[in-house]
Formats: sequence, C-alpha cells, structure tokens
Amino acid sequence: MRTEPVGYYMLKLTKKADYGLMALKYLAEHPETPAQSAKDIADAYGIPAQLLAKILQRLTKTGLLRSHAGMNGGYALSRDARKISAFEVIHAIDGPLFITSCTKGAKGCDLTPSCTIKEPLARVNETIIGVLKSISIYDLADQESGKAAVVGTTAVQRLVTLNL
Amino acid sequence: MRTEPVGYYMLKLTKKADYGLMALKYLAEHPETPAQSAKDIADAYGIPAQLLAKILQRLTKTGLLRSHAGMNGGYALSRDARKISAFEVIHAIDGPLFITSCTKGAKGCDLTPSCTIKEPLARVNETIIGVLKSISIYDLADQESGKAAVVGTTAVQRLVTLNL
DNA sequence: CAGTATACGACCAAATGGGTCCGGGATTCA
DNA sequence: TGAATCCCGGACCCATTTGGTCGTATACTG
Repeated sequence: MRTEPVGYYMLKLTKKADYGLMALKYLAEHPETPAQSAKDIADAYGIPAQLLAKILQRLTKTGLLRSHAGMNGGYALSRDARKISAFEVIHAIDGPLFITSCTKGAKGCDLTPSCTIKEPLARVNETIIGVLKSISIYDLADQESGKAAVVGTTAVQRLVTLNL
Repeated sequence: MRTEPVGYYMLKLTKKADYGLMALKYLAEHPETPAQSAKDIADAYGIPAQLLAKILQRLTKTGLLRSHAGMNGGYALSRDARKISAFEVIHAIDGPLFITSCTKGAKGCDLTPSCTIKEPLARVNETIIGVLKSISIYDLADQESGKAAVVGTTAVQRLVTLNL
C-alpha cells in the first residue's frame, strides 16, 4: 500500500542476495580495517542489521567470509575481492539458481513430464551463470572511488557465448 | 510435503511463463491446424486448463496470439514462430524483468538509497534480456522432431556481450 | 437454439521472502 | 572474573506473490 507496484519483477534476485553483494562490496572498499561488524555494514546501507547478520553468517559458512567474534570483531573477505564472483555470493545466499521451475537436475521433473522447453532454457541458465561468474566483487566495488569514469575508460568487456 | 524442496531456486521464471512457452512451442509444432484450444494444449502437457487459458488470454492481449471462439476455435500464433522471442512471452506474462530488487527505472530506489551495486547488475540484466530476446519459439520447438540431432549439427551459436 | 470456446473478474490456499526475537557462545579488555 | 562486544542460529511472524479454481458473460459455429 505504501509502495505502489512500480512494475512486476521477474527473474530478479532476492533482496538478501542484494544485501550480500552490497556487504561484500563494502568490505572490498575497506581493506584497511581488519574486520567490519554486521551492524556497521548494515548501518552504512540502512538495511536491517539482524537480517544482514544472518546473511553474513551464511556467507561465512560457505567460506566467502571470515568471521571473528568479540570486540573489534566482525567479518572480512576470505580472499581477494577479485577472486570472489557475484555468482558465488548469490549461490551461497539463494541456493542454486535455475531459470525453469523444474530443471532436470537431481531427480528430474516431478510433474509435467513433457516439458521439453527445459533443455534450451537450461542453456540460457548456464549463460547467465557464466555472466555472473565473470563478475567479481572487485568489479562492483571500485568504479565509485573513481566516480568520474563515465566514458568507456575502464569498461571491461565480457563475452558470453550461448549455443542452442 | 509431497514435493520435497529439491533445491532453492532463484532467478527462476514463474510456472506461468513456463506454461506460456510450452504452449507457444506446442503451437509452433502444429502449424497445420488452424487453431488449438486451451484445453487441448493443457491436456497435452498435463497442466491445469483454466490456468493455461488465462495465460493464453494474456498472450492474446499482448498480440502474440490470435484467438478464435466457437467450435474448432482456439489459439494460433499471430506471426512466424521464428519472430516470437522467449523474452516477449516472458515479458507478457510476468511483466518487465529486472535482476535487482530495486532498479532505478521509473522513480528510482525507494529504500536503500546507497545501493550502488545496481548499475553493474543492471548490465547483467540487460545481458539476460538480450539472450532471451535472441531465442525464438522456433528454437524451442523443432529440435525434437529431428530428435537425433545430438552432435552439434544444428547448434546455433549466439554471442552476447556484457560490458561493465 | 445448442454446443463449444474464449474472456475475465472474484476468490482461495500454499509457498516464499523479508524481517524480528531471543537465547546461546566466543573473544577481548578492564 | 566479569562486563562489553560480537558472532551463531533456531523459532517465529507477517505481507506479498503464485498457482490454481469457480462462475458467469460473451462470441462463434452448425
């Protein structure tokens, strides 16, 4: 009621994944400090602290972050920001992502046995994953410090192939 | 309870969109018949008829299908299957698709004013849209009639660029 | 007119997602 | 040792979205 439905979203990633990416980006932008608490990061972006806490916990469990309890504790990237892909983050938070509601992974299609669209769309899915894998936290981070880089100066070009 | 959570999905398209794609594929595979009723298509795939009916109705309203009431009525593609992209179908059913929960389209970000990840991810979004646009209903359809084309015989190669 | 099919709005139940609460454990520092 | 921070993680809640049904009106065919 407060936010009128600007548009119907689809294929969107969850807010949690968004938050996770934002947090990692934040960490990548503050390499000096040994660790940042969940609350600090949450406050920096104005997102609910407890929610972010749990997201960071999951990222820690999957090995993307290092946590440290106690005073001056918090979270830190477990590796170079250049070596953490957006895909890893999203995958850690939202789980495996598939385009089609029923992908023939694991045990195949429970219902709708005759849905043959899957195979082509699975390719699309892999393409998306490829794109997401090619983007690192570092890519998300910098470009703001050198904020004026508007023209295609540091424009990184990625190429993705999709074959049906 | 009946279908254990095989995995957590994300970035997935809705079942309705799936159904829509399946239906169009079905129509593309039956070019002889002037029209197929919603029920026929639904039965062919074992999906709820009334639900599919509404999906087809929406696809009709957006101009992808032609409908015809009365006996031997039903739906038919309004143009060549080669000229209908998967994107159009998904867009018609699920609405505009964006990756980030808040894209700065329309009126910008309501909450989280400092979410800077958006711009890079918006590019990813456009990439996905590009991929989806490059896939036609025809692409989804055939490959089954000539079922044996396993080796890369008719492999269509698409190229997608993504620049951050 | 009878039968078939679309058109469409109202309604519903289950799943999902965002978010909170709370009772633990670590760790550091005084 | 004990207080202040901070991470850990399960239980719970609520709003929205989805998938799906029902019923009725309308259009077309024969």
